[in-house]
Amino acid sequence: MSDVAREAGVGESTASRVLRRQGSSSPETREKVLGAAARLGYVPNRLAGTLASTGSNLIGIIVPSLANIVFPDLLRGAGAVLGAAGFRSVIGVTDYEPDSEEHLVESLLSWRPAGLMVAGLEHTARTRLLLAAAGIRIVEMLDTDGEGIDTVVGFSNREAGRVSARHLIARGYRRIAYIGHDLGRDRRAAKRREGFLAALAEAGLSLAAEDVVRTHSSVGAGREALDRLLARHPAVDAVYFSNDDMAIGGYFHCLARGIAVPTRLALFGFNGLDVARHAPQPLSTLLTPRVAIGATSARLLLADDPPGVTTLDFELIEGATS
Amino acid sequence: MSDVAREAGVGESTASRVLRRQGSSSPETREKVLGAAARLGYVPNRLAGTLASTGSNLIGIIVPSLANIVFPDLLRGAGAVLGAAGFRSVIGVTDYEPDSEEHLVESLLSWRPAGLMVAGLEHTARTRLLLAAAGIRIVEMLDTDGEGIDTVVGFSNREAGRVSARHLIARGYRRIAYIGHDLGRDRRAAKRREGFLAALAEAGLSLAAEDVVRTHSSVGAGREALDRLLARHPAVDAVYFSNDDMAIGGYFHCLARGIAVPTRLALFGFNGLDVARHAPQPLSTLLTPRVAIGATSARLLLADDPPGVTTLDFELIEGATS
DNA sequence: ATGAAAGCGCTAACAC
DNA sequence: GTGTTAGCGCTTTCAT
Repeated sequence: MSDVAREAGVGESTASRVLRRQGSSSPETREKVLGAAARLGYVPNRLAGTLASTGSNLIGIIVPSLANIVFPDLLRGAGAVLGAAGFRSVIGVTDYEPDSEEHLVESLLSWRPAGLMVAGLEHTARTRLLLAAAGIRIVEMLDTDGEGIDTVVGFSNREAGRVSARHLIARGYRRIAYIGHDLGRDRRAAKRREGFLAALAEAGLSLAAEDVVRTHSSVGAGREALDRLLARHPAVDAVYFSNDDMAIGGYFHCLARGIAVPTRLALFGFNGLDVARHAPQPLSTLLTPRVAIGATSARLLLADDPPGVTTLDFELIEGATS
Repeated sequence: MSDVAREAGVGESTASRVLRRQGSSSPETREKVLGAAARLGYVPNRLAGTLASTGSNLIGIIVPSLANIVFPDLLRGAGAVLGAAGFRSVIGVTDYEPDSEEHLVESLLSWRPAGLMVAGLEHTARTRLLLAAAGIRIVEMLDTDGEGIDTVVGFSNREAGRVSARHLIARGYRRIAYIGHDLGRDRRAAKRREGFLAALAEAGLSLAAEDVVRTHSSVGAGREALDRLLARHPAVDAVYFSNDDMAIGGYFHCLARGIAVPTRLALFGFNGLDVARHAPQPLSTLLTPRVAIGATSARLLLADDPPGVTTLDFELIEGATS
C-alpha cells in the first residue's frame, strides 16, 4: 500500500482511507489514489488490515458432512446472507467426529473470525469452553433439544419424531418399523427416533421391527435395509426412515418389487428433499427449512440480539406414501 | 503470546518455537511453555503468524452453486485432502455469475491464500489476470475443453456429450431429444450439448426435439420438461438430459404416466448420482469422478508440479433406461 | 482533508 | 538452546 501512496503522491493513511472509502477525502486525492492502485494492480492484504483493526470479515462454519444435501443447503442459506454483507465463510467438516470438531473450532478461532456457526448442540466439554470464551457470536443450528451456548436456530428433532409417529398412528398403521443409519454419530437422527418411540409408547405401541445400518445414510442403504427388514418381518405395515435419502431407497425397493404403497406398506421420511417431493408418489415426510435456518443463523450472527433460541419449524408433507 | 512467554519465564521467540514445535528446545522449557499456554487459555493468532511468516494455510475454493450435489462432492474431496494437510477452505459461491466470480477472486486473494481452486475454465478477462498474477497455484476443475491458467483437473464435457450420443445411436434410437437447463450460465452443460449434437450430426442425425428450461436444474424441472416435450413431440424415442437431476425427473414422469422405459422411451443422464443408480431401473448415465477431482485438485494444489492438465475421465453406466 | 508515527501479534534472522 | 530485534502491511490516533 505504501507503493500506492507513493505513486499517488499522498501519505499512507490517506491512501488507506480512500481505499476503504472511509473518513473524508477530496475528490482529487481519491482519484489519484484509485488510479495509482489500478495502475499498480494493488490487491489489499486483509491479513494486515484485520490485524491492525479489529474483527475480520471471516465467519467460521462447521458442519458434520457435505455428502447429505442438508448441509450444503444450510451453507447456501448462510452464504447468501453473509456474502451480501461482505463476509466470507471458512468451512470445516467434522465427519460427525466430536474430536474433529474440537480441532476445527481451535483452528478456525485462530483466524479470529467475526463469528462461528456450528451444526448441533453436542460438543466436547473443551469445545464448549473454547466457544464460550471466544468472545464472538456463536450460532448453533438445526437442533433445539438441549442447552445452547449463545444463539440457537433450528427445530426440535424429538418433536419431529413425535409428529411423524402420530401421523402414522392417526392413519391407522399399527405394525410400524424403523429404518435408520449410524445413530451413534448422527445425534439429531437419534433424537428423532427417541421422539418417535415416545409417541408410539403413548399410544400403547412399540416398534414392530427395526433395521439400523452402520454407514451414513444413502439411497442404497435405505433400499437394502427395507429389503432385509421385510424378509424378516413381512407383517410390517409402515416404516419410518431416519431421513428422505433412506426413505427414497425404500420407495425404490417397493417400486422394484411391486409392493403397493401405501396400501401394503406406508413410508415416511424426513427432510422434504426435492427428489422426494417429485417422485411418482410424493413421499410423506417432514419438510425442514434448511436454507432458511442457514440464512436466519447468518442474520442473527451479524445482528447483536441477546442470546436465545429461534425456532423455524418443520412442516408435515402429506405425500402419497402414507 | 508475550503473556505466555512471561508466564513461562522464557523469551517470546522460544515460546513461539515451542508452540509451533519447530526448531529445538529443551524438554523443560517446552513443558513450561505448554503449561503456561494451557493455563492462560492461549489461542494463537494465525493472522499475525501468517503476516509475519509466509503463506497461509487457507485455500480459496470457488464454485458456482451448492444446490447441486456435484459441488459439495467436489468440496468434500478437496476438503478431505486439505484438512489432512492442515489447510482450511474458504468457500465462495458465484451463483454462475462471472462478475460475482471476479469479486470473489479479489476478495479471496486479499486473504493471501496458499492456493485457489475454481470450477470451470470460463472467467472474465480481469479474473484471469488476477489469477495469473496472484503468484500462487491455481487449479481449475471439472472441465478440460479450453485453455487453463495453471493446473487443470477434470474431463472433456464435449466428449461426454459425444459419448452419450454415440451410446444412444448404437442402441438404435433415432428420434432423439434434448432436455436441459439454463445453458447460458452453465457452460459445461452447454459443452455437453454441443458434443452431443456434433456426434448426432456425424451419424447424419439431428435433434428431434428440445426443451430447455430457464431455471437451474432440478428433479421437478426435468419432470415438467419431459411432460411438455412429449406432448409436442410424441414420436421421440430417447431423451438426453443435461444432468441426472433432470433425468430422474424425466424418469419419475414416465413412472407416473406408465410410459415404458426404455422400450417406449429411453432416458440418458449425466453425473451418476447415488439416487439415479439405485432407482428401480438404474439410470443410464455418465458417472463423473467428482470427489476424486476435488481430491486430486487439492493434491496438485499442494504439490508443486509444473502446470498441466490432468484428466479423470467419466465412466459410462449402462443402466436400464436405454 | 491529510500526514507521521505507533502498534496489531506474531516469525525470522541473528547473536549469544 | 534461547533471547533480542526488526519487521510483515495495514489501521488508527493525533497533529496539523
